[in-house]
Amino acid sequence: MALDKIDRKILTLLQRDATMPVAEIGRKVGLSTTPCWRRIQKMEEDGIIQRRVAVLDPVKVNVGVTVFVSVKTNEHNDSWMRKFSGVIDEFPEVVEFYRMSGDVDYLMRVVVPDIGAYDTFYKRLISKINLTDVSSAFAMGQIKYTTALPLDFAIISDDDK
Amino acid sequence: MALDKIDRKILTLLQRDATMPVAEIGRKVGLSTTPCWRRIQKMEEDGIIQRRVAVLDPVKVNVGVTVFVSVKTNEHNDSWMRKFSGVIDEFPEVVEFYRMSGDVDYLMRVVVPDIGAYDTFYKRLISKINLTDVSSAFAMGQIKYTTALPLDFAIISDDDK
DNA sequence: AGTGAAACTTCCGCCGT
DNA sequence: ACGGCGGAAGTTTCACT
Repeated sequence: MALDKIDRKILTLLQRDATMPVAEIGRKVGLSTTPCWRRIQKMEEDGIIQRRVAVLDPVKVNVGVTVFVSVKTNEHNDSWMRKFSGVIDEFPEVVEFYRMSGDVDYLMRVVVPDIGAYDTFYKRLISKINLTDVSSAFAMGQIKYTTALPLDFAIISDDDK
Repeated sequence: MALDKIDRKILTLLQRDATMPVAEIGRKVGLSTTPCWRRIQKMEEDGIIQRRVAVLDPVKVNVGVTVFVSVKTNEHNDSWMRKFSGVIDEFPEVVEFYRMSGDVDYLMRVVVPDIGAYDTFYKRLISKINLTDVSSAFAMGQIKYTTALPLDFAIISDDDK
């Protein structure tokens, strides 16, 4: 699963624009079409490339407001977590969900059109599962958002300087 | 910029899998290739579809740890924000960055391999810009992450039931 | 592992409804 | 706006170095 310099270049390009033809990617990384195609294929099989998706403009689809919701709970067992997780899966407004260390137990990012819609979401959420301590923090604006992960930390194959 | 039922179906499919051929999308939404292709084209021109990207597995590219970094500041002017924003842009580890309301002024999501790498990031960050009050919260696990935005709130065209 | 080209699939503009 | 057709372009396999 080690990636060499060329693999990382390919991934950098695909993280920016997944519509780029394999031939052009090959040209940019100094490879002809076939080996470049095989590398991409392999990274898909290995699950390094999970999927290719369309990224939409949040404002234009009317979910310009992000709310971070922190949850504290007394239920620290695995089955409760799974139940919670199942409930969250039913809410497409929740786009990210993390189990945290520290004083907050769970953190989620919720996208909605406005404060009113958030209130509706909140009521629907607490009706589905009992949550003791919930606090919401509203984002006034998204300054940076990228799906591109940094590749500087990826395991580098030995024979690659 | 109003979207009808078919447009929303198309977007749902493309948010899941952007490699799906236009002919197949058309079939699924009850349209032939050409009009379906034209709708997608239009939504790209309108900027509703921003881009198509490859989504990578964070663990497999060695950035399995997410840290949420909260920043409070005394500098509440626009030029300072722009400077901060410029600094953040230089850090690929910061994948999301929000201006917040409430007691925290800024919130960012940072992805790194481990705590040690976060410490390195943190030192590099504070060396670039003076930050008074910074606090970090570590995620123990990502339970849900999707790039797909909910389309239930999108503006619906009048002649669409 | 790399190249080149052939076979197949998909895209995308043109024209008609 | 929707649909069909056809050339252009991209993808994927194959034979060879």
